Amino acid sequence: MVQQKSRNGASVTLKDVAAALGVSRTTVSNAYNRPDQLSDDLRDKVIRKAKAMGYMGPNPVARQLRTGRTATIGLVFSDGLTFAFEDPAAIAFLQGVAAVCERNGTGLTIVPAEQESAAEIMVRQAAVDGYIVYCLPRTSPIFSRVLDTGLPVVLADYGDFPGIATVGIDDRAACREATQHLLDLGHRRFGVITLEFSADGYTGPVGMERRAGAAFDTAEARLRGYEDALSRAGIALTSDDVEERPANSEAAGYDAARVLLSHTPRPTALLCMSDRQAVGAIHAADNLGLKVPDDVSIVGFDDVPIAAHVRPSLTTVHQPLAEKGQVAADLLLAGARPESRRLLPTRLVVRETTAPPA
Amino acid sequence: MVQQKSRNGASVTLKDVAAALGVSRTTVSNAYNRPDQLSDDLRDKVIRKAKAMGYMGPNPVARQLRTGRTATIGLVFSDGLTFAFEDPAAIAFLQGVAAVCERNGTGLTIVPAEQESAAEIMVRQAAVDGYIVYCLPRTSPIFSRVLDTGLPVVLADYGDFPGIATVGIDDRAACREATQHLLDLGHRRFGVITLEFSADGYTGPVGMERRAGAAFDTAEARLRGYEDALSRAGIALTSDDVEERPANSEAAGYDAARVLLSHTPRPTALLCMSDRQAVGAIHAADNLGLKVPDDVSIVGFDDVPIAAHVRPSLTTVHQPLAEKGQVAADLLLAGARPESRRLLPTRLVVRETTAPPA
DNA sequence: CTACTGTGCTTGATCGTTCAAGCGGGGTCC
DNA sequence: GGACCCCGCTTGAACGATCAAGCACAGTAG
Repeated sequence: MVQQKSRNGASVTLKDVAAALGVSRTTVSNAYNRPDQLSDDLRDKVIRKAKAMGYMGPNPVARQLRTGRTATIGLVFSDGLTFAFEDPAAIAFLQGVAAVCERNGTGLTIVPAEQESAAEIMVRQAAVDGYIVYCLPRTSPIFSRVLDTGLPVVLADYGDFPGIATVGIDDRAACREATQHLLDLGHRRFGVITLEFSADGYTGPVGMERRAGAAFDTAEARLRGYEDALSRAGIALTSDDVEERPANSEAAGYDAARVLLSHTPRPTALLCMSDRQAVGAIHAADNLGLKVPDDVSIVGFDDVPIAAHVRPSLTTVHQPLAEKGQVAADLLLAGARPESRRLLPTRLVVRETTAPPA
Repeated sequence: MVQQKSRNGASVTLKDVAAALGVSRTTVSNAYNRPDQLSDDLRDKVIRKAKAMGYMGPNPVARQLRTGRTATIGLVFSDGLTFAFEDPAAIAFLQGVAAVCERNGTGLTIVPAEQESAAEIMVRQAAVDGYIVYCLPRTSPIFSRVLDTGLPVVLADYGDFPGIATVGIDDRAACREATQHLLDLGHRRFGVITLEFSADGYTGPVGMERRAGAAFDTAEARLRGYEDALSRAGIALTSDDVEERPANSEAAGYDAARVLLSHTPRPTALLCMSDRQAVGAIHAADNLGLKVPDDVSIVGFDDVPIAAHVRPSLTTVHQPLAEKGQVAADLLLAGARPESRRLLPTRLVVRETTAPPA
């Protein structure tokens, strides 16, 4: 009952228990870790005595030092933990990672990368066996800090990254397919709402110079996918047709949609890089007195739960978010061999927000 | 560039760097941790040499062992990480905890308590300086395991727990206020949708025997709050008036509301223990052809973002979720003195789902 | 010239485990 | 009866850092 651990500095250790019983430390250690190595009687006696003395089992840190394994992985999250946790896509990913960790008896340490200085320190001081990096801009110093640790790393949602294990989806192909769907319906005038290309809070149209130095691979890959399909149909996007918003939120989508839908001639279809933005776009259309999908078709990305719930329900690109987290964790636990790169399947889910133009 | 760490077991240590430079280990250590203790020249030389040798800085585990601090706290999450991460209330809490950790340079290790066996192991092996326990049933073995570690612990959303630091809200008073609001509007027939009393998946009406062994304090406290106000108005709830659902989800609320609203005489007001359940209840009413709030008034709990967004917008009890996480983390970092118990303020937010009965 | 202070670095011990090797004794095999 | 093995336990040495004490040397003071 009485616990001495980290009270007054006089914590009970394995050695104390061993001494009290007149056995060796290894025996006490084995009582916990290798029950088959000693007789049942002795084991019972050890455990009982340990409990009585307030010994709480082998100190994890000491074990970690000796064995060289922490049985814990680190998850480095995009800048803005606050945002990450409101982003259903990020949460689904986290869920997937956590599920694997739990199944595997592995701990999960979260490294929020909101303040870069804090994050750099944390990466230095975190006791983990490897890292999963999610949605961190390539330009972030934390990125190189993580690589510098020399620990196994898995990148999620990065394009190709030579020499590092990655998991992701074929963003470009997925967006090509979504765009083709709209083309097939007969659309010819498009607007695009994008996620951020770089973590600088930029808001506005996206031109070539903006795209050149992209720190987030997904935005660029998806935009290319849209363009692939459009250019095959002989349609070109100008920078004014593409509105970037730094936040993955309904408000951002709402705002961007209002800009795009005020152009003349008005686009008949909006391509959005996230469902939340798409939902915002639906509201914007509504607010402008435009019917979805009759006046304007809208396509999202992710297929988070809200996509099916919103009215009208959202046509979107489904991606296996939780599975992405699972695969990332699995790859890492398997050692994150640099040549491992997994592309997960996506599929277009056609619902109510797309229809032929009026 | 070449990293030796945890490759082929031949990792570069502080000692190696010291030897290569002909200085002592302490000097190398100081180069990283106490730059003012050595001349700038030497420091530069050390750091440069370390880098060249592939030394990545002091090993966190060894430091933790020596210093006795891990600079990491553990967060034990309700059974079902999967559920926890879809629960906006839980996420807001997590956000608050994470924010404090980041500000403080403290790591955050998540211990999902879905599979009890796995969680028990994780608690044993996790290297943390203390625990925050959120929404774990009192009856869970993990609960006692956490207390057994002898580390500082803060409980969130537990009633009074003698000898342990706690943070929470006055659930009972909050629910009293919510109920009084409905009474003031003139309601006399009530239905209640509750969160789980025990983690056994029970679904159905809540009688005395069910309440007696409650493992979750919040459900019982809130139900008492409802009853406080009702009994003062001379109204008694029967067990059929109270529907328990194990999940905090819209589906659960929908389902429970359908049961309650099919009673005769039909209740004119539903009290829900979460906003998500309340939103489900709105849909159920809708589906039964009942107008909210004209035919039935609905009150939620939490005031998560969706409460303001749903149509009609939800009257609910606001509780400071993120702040609860912050306070929990602050208390823990301050040592979790057993006598610390913080009650955060709640307030009733009246929106569109409550009105006088028809 | 002695005494004291401070700077910059080193030494030896220590944190609490686990691991590889070893050892006594009883059993088995031939 | 000797060789061998296995069981149950012990011993000594890591794991990679930090810390308290100490030491050499220089500067300053009286």
